[in-house]
Amino acid sequence: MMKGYDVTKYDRPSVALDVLLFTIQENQLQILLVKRKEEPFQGEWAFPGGFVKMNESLEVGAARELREETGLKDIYLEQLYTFGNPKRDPRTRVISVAYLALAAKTDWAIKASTDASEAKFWPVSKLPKLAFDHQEIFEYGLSRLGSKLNYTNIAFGLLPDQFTLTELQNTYEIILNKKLDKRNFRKKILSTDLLTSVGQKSSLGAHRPAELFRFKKKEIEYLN
Amino acid sequence: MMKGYDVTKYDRPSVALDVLLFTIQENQLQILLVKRKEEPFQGEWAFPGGFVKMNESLEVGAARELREETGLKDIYLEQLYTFGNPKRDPRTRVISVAYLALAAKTDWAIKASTDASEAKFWPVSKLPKLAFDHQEIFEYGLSRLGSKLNYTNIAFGLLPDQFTLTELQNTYEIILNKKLDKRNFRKKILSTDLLTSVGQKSSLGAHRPAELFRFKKKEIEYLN
DNA sequence: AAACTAAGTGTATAATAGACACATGATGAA
DNA sequence: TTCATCATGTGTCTATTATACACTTAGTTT
Repeated sequence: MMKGYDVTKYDRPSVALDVLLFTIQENQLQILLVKRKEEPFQGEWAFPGGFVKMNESLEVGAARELREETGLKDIYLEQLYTFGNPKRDPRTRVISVAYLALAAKTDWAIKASTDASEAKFWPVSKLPKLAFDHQEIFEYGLSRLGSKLNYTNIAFGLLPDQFTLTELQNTYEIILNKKLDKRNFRKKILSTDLLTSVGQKSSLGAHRPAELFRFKKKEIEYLN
Repeated sequence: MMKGYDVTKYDRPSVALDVLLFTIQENQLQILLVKRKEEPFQGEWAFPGGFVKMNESLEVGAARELREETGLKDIYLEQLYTFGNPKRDPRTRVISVAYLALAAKTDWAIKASTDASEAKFWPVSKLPKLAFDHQEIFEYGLSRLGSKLNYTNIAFGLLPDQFTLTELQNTYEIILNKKLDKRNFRKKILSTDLLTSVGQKSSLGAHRPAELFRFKKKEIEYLN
């Protein structure tokens, strides 16, 4: 590769970063979209993102874009896929490296109000028409999230520090879009050794309080 | 994203494509490397690749690079990951989209001789020092290949059109780097419904001839 | 004290994974 | 033609994992 070309001599594409920030609110899986102020696709919804800077890595750039857009930091980010269809941006050649990000509801509460007309969460079941090829990117991201639930601890990114097993099960049910058996779910999740118990939780209704758990590690781990 | 910037105003990184072409030869997993003729890393070994053209998609570009380097076409290609550390190329900012490619030994026989001093297959267990961050890219690709064996039909990319179950098992053993039980392997692979029988094979030694099989589909399929 | 509600718990069955050894059918040599 | 050779091809038993399924518990509220 790169047999001594002067790399500056050739046309170069632009490289963008797009971030798919998923969260769970109101018992629904939601994703952050921003309304575009400019052409192309003015007035349409798109993922937050922007161009990569010359001196930052892709992951740092994705984190920066997300922070600029939402104020969120220290959240889970992973590279999803790179979309490079030459016509995906009508202006010029733009290659987009998409990132998957996850936030707990409580993280987001900090910022949810400030910029509401420009950026908001949308339930994934009711998305508006998306700009560029973002519909395709969305579908890829949703599918990745669903499969990673099954063989990693990725759910830690969507839950607060402490949570009940029922809340964890709800997270799985919402993303996988199907009901799970309570006893089997508990047996399986506890057998993974990903969780550790903390104390008791009361409030939250006229019923028996639930035990609180926490993920032992908040970095991604693969089962088996 | 892209709030009406004039995208041509900003510095842009270069975007390269690198292709990890795996094959099996002499009972070993091998990977294609080319010797660099120019700086940087002159004389060192690297993956075949080059810069993406303005009017081709990433996958088409990766296929083109591979064809230019080896003459191979119509082989399995999948995007692996995008490597974007700002210092990964000492000349300038180069973001590399890495692709995983697989070829059967017979495919390669066509070309193996022509350019031998510049491009050759290396057993993955005995790689030379690699240029750029290609060691890291290699490790990522090898790991991806191993895990995809377990939940897809990706082995079709490494085998000729027809093959025996023993040859298929050898492929798995070489990549996973462990022995598998013959009866269990056959039971499992036949239960997937990925294969179909064709006829009988003789030759190849003084022993009972083996049944030949073929993958029903030569596009990637996921189990379950 | 009684009604309400989500939390919490066990067992039986089915499906899957893993360990393990010998007969078969060609080839080739005597 | 017979016999030795050698990779092919095959079945069962056991352990593990996945799935289906219903009642008691411990707080809160009235």
